Amino acid sequence: MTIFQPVRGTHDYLEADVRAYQKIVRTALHVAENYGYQEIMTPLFEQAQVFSRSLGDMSDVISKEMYVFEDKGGDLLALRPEGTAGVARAFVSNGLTQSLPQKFFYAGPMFRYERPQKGRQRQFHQFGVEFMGVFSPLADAEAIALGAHILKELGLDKSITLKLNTLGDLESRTAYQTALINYFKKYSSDLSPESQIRLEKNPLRILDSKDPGDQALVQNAPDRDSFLTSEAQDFFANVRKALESLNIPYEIDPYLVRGLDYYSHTAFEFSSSALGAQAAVLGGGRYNGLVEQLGGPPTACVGWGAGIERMMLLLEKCIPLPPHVTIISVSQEQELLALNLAQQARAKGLSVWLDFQVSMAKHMKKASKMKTPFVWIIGEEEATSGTVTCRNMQKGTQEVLSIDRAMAYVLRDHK
RNA sequence: GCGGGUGUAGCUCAGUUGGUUAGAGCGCGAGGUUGUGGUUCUUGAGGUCGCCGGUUCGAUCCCGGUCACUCGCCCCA
Repeated sequence: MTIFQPVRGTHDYLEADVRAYQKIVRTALHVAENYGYQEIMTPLFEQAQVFSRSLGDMSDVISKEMYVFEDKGGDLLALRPEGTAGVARAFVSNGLTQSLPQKFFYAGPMFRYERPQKGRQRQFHQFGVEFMGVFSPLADAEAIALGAHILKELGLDKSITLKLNTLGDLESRTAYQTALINYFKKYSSDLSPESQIRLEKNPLRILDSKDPGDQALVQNAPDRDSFLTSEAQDFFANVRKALESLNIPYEIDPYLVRGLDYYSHTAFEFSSSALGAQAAVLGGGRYNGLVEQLGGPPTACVGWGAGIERMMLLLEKCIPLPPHVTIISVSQEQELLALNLAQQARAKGLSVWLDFQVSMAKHMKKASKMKTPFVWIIGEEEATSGTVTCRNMQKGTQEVLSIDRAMAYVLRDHK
């Protein structure tokens, strides 16, 4: 028989992985709810156009990395490569544009056909938020504060820094882009091959090139600030002021650029030095044009997405909670009794481990390995007298107790 | 999509300058007198040395390809 391997870039998540995953998503949802966000679930696949129209045909995510397929009805569909486009589509489809503002939280798998690496998979998981319908620098600041809050709640804030930039409004951005093209065209033969392509596709991207030759040219490139309209400058200044009043530390990175077309104004990224090349953990910005691209009214939005696997790499191992009590029956005759007793205890809110193995020593071994604090042993004598032998595993002591007293004994220890 | 590294037991890794039965630690199973774990002792199971092909009398080891992981580029969370 052939033994199948998982598809390249996909992984099975075993117990410790799932615990870490759930801890991250639950924490994120809990904090987001405190900020008024509601969870939304959108399909894992959409019309391919939902993504190509919103992210831009030229972006690598669309042109190279998207899983696109034709379904049996002949529709061109795509597995979602990110979360924002689907949420924005749902926002329009469901007529929510009539009741603004809206705050959405989402979490789930995303798919990108990329070469796998540490912190990069073909099926990976993100959670994110979208704050739709408000054009205020305070909304940007609140969204960033939410991201920082979640990272802090997970204990990840020490290894992570926040980088901030503005792309300006559309007017600023186009003017700046033109200036960059004019500047870099003069040196196009000195640019790295990648950046020569960027000059055509996305000139802003040359700014964060890692090539030393490119970086030297970037030093003397036109300055972003002089192309910002006064509105864009004010907006950014107010984002910064709000962050400062919230005591959220950040550093300005004029070369921080977002790859997806829908961004304008604020761009930000929380990144960790502990992750190698895939340093970005949580990133996003403002995207005032996207909803319109998807057929809705012009709607101001800000949001971000976060890579769950990258957080899992930073999170220390999550230890499972042991059950409160393990019940062991001495022989098969007491097993049914043990099952009923377990149900009684569970009804009182205790977690109970029960397995149906043959040897008692094996049961004990399992109990001590799980670090169960208490074991109840039921043999013939206990069964007839309605008692259990209650063993305290840490102390190594045990006594025969009535079922009620044994229950109370364990409950007292846990409350 | 491009370049470098790695691939031996469930896990972490030794090893063979190409030669007969491939090792350790952890983990797992059994036992140390029939109702008691965490320590210890004894013992057992488990590997087509990633896969396919080539060179060779002979390959886990050399060569080629392939797959996976990993590091960097690209891109991005």
